[in-house]
Amino acid sequence: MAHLGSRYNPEEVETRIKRFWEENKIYEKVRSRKRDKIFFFLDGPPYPSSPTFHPGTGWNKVIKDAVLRYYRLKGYYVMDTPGYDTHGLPIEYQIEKRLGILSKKEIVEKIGIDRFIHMCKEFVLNNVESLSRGFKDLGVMMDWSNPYMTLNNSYIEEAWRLIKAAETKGLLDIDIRVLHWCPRCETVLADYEVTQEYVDLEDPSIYVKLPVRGTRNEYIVIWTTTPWTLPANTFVMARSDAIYAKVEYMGEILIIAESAIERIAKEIGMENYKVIARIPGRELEGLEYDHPLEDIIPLQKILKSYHKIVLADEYVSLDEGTGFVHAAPGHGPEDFEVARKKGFPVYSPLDDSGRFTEEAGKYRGKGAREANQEIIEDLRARGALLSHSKITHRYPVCWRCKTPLLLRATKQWIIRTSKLSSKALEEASKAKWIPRWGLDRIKPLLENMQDWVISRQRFWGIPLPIWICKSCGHRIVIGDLEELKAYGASELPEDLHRPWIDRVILKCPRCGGAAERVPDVADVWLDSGVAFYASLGKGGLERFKELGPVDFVVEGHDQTRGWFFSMLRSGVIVLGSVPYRSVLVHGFVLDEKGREMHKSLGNYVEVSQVVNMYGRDAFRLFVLSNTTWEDLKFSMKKLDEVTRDLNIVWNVLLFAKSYMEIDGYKYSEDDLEKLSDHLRLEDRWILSRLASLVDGVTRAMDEYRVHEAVNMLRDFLIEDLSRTYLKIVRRRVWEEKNTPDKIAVYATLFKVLKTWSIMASIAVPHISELIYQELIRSLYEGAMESVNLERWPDPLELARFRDQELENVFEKLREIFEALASARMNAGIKLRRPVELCVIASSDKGFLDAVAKASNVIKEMLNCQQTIPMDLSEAVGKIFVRRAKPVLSSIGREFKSLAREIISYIEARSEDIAKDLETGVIKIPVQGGEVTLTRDHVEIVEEPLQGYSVVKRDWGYAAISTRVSEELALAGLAREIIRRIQVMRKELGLSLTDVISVEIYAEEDVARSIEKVRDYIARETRSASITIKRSSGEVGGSLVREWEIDGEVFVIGITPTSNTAQ
RNA sequence: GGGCCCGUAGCUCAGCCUGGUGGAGCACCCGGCUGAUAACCGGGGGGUCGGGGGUUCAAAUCCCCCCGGGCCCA
Repeated sequence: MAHLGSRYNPEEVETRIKRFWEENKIYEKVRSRKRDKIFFFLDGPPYPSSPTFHPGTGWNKVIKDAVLRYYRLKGYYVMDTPGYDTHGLPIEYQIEKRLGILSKKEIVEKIGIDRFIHMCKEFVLNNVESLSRGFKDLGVMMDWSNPYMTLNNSYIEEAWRLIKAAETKGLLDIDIRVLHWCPRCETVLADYEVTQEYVDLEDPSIYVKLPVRGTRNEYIVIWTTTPWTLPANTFVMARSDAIYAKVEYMGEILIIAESAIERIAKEIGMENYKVIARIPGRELEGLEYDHPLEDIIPLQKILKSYHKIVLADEYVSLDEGTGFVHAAPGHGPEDFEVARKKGFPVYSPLDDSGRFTEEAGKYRGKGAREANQEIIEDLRARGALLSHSKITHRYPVCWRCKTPLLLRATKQWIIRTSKLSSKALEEASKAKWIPRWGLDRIKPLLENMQDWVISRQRFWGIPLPIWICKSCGHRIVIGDLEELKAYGASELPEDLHRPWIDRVILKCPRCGGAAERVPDVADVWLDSGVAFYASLGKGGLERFKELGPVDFVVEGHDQTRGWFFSMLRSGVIVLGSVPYRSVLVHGFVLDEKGREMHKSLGNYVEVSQVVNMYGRDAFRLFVLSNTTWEDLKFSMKKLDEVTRDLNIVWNVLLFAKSYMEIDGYKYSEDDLEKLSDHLRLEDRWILSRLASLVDGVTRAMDEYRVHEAVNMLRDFLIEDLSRTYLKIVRRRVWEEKNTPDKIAVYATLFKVLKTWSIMASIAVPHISELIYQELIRSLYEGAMESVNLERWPDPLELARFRDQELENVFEKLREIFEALASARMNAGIKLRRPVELCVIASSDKGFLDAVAKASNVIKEMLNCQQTIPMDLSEAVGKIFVRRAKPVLSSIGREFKSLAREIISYIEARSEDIAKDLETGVIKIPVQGGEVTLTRDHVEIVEEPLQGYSVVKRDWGYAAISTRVSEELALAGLAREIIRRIQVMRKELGLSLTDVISVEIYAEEDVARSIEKVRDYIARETRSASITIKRSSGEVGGSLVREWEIDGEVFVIGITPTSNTAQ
């Protein structure tokens, strides 16, 4: 591999690593390994309606990738076939737009179904290819060359088996259903397709008078916003438990619910009315009326005998309308249900394009909504219109073409899943839902599981495998191609889509007649719903029975009632059981303000843009860090932070690699064993932390708490390894000789990075592979070819490093460092200046113990010569004194004229008083008498003794000595100079091993000091010689610079003398 | 209208399951470090833990109600 650059450049690293994976066929090698355990993962297939994917889909795939990588490393054969959900209206619509087509008829007549299907397919396949490329680019390791697609013949065939299974179990049926219908797409839409799209629409709001049969001027009043449903009016619904009133108004008698009178009067401006009678709802049952438009609507002649009031309490609200509901069974699900119960007929005088049929008489050929105005006028002309106004309300529109929908009764194919409700509920509870509320969310849907309307009147979908005999009406449901042949299909089409499959004529086994396929295609939820077995190819159901259930699925929380539900439903139909074991849900990617990301809102961020700016690992780490099941707010700032962290990873690698390579270090498995006597406290600590990390990450991943695992990995590297461990050991590796002490650091660091890079490869595979290649593989013969071929670290194997007590010591140590650094800061002594003593005074044994154990580390980190742990009781008088400070207000108030004397007494004996007051009260002599002082009268203050800087913490005190001996001053000076020379070496671009010669000028007395530390400076800066010059002008070198240290001027010149790179 | 989720520092979020002195990063101010270095570290200020009630010796955490946002469904 090429050498590392000097800076973390994600693009460079990632493309290089990708090339490495490609060229060395790493994925193929991963797959071809012998494995005896299988991890059955199922990809929730995205919808390829665009060549690029939403960041949320990126997140989705990255979570999957992390889990799959984990199981591969754990030694499983991982089923990693990606999938695509390729059928359906949105794709048809895209093609229609492209072709400039406005209706279904045009597809059949102008384009031809075959050409249309070819175009859908081509469109999908292009997008699939582009999407796969994008996913792969993110480092998502799946079998991209071989995705499962719902458009494949084998997939279609497997999907047929579900319908066959429904038929076999007696669940398949054809029935009239009142469903939302798109008059433009000319197809039925399922409920869930409707709930997504509501818009504010303006509609008429009319009150209509229905003359009570056999009366001259009595009317039932109904209210509606859909005048177009009036031609199919069949009956009127009322509430048995409501009171209705006869209201006299303008010489007519109107019947409406009593409680609605005022509201309606106000709304339509009805004044001077009189209630002349009250009638309980139940007494209205059977009251007949005449349809005001019966003269112009032929259908009404048929319906005349049904025009009466029907009691239907559950469907009549008293909060809106009149307390009567006009019922058109062909245009309302509730109306339909009541009509069914009563045995009333169901009529929808609308054709597929939403136009009135012959049955609607004068409205024939008019679009339903377009006829509204004319209907209103006709009502008015007949004196049946009580009031007419406009209303703006939420109205459902087609989710792809935005055409307002109509409710229409049609015959549809259904699977009677309502019968499977309790089974589905029971089965859902058997899966593991992460988080648990996933189950709570799907439950209500299962408790009331509706029949499944599986037919759609479209083209681009799985054709329903149902053939009907033209002569005897016998129904043949086909489960696979063999069966198709068995029923006499002479020739099988190459492609099972429409229109080719439509041409297959079967022979009726009952009468020998010709059977034709029903023209419908399947609801797309059938496609993805059978993915658990259909994704396995031909014979998938049998294979699934061996392999299943699916171990793991993960999708966005919208899929709880989407894919998770549809798979469960299909599972229960086909197998009688839930098809998956563990279900993880993830959130949505929102924009920075928390709104949904949409191209139309202009807040959309392309993943490729993120990749260009920050890189793939950064994107991955960013999304994976977010709590998986919560929504993620996209944030450039967060990406900056993530990138900073990756930069630290890169720095750690650079550090380790540079030093280990300089020293020619090679790792072998038993290094840590052999060096165990040389492992220092910090080495043992980081190894213990590593063991804890492996344990924690493994547990988290086993429970699919991916973000926890990822954040643990991140914290470990940043906090423990980089900020703590490397900081402590830095000086140990500066040692030139290959001492066991230094090798111990290498062995430790190597072990840590090897283990970490393997684990981190599930989240940030590129930089992990970089570490693996650049460090692990280049310095260790036992390394694998790629980190992807490694094994997940075994928590048990690392358990020997676990030392909880030591980890506790380091926890304390962090606080100690912080406190001592603070003491330094207060005294204004910078870290470069050594101090003589670091004192920790505490009554907490843990702290004293930490100081005792980590004395060397503290000395190193805090640059002090000696550390002293001290029991708190000893500290008074050693590092600080406690003094009693008189509280003037309380003393003054209580002792008045004696105050002055008391105050001077306290001040004179402040230390003694502070001590004495610890245990109670004291009496002091004053003006021949005695007064009693308590804690109220004094404030106890701690004063550092001369020569100390002390800080207080809740566990005790930290102090540093501030006396500067000549020796300390010299050591400080040396480090100041060393620092400057190092900066200059760097400026000249010298390598670590280059040797230089140095010339220095300083004031005479300072110069004398430098002489004393000359050797030390030379050693630390790889200087062959250090010459002191008498004037600044004499200083020469490749680089000469003037410096100021503590107000003194220095001139330093350095010259490289040789290159002694080892 | 119902189910579920979320609400913690100016911003983004941990902590909540399993109650025990409220945390991190960013931003701001101050300081430090330096052969991992176009980096990095530390300190400081900054909080009615959405509001209210309850359980408890003790509530960000458990329970109830309300408010705001989201998802799904009516």
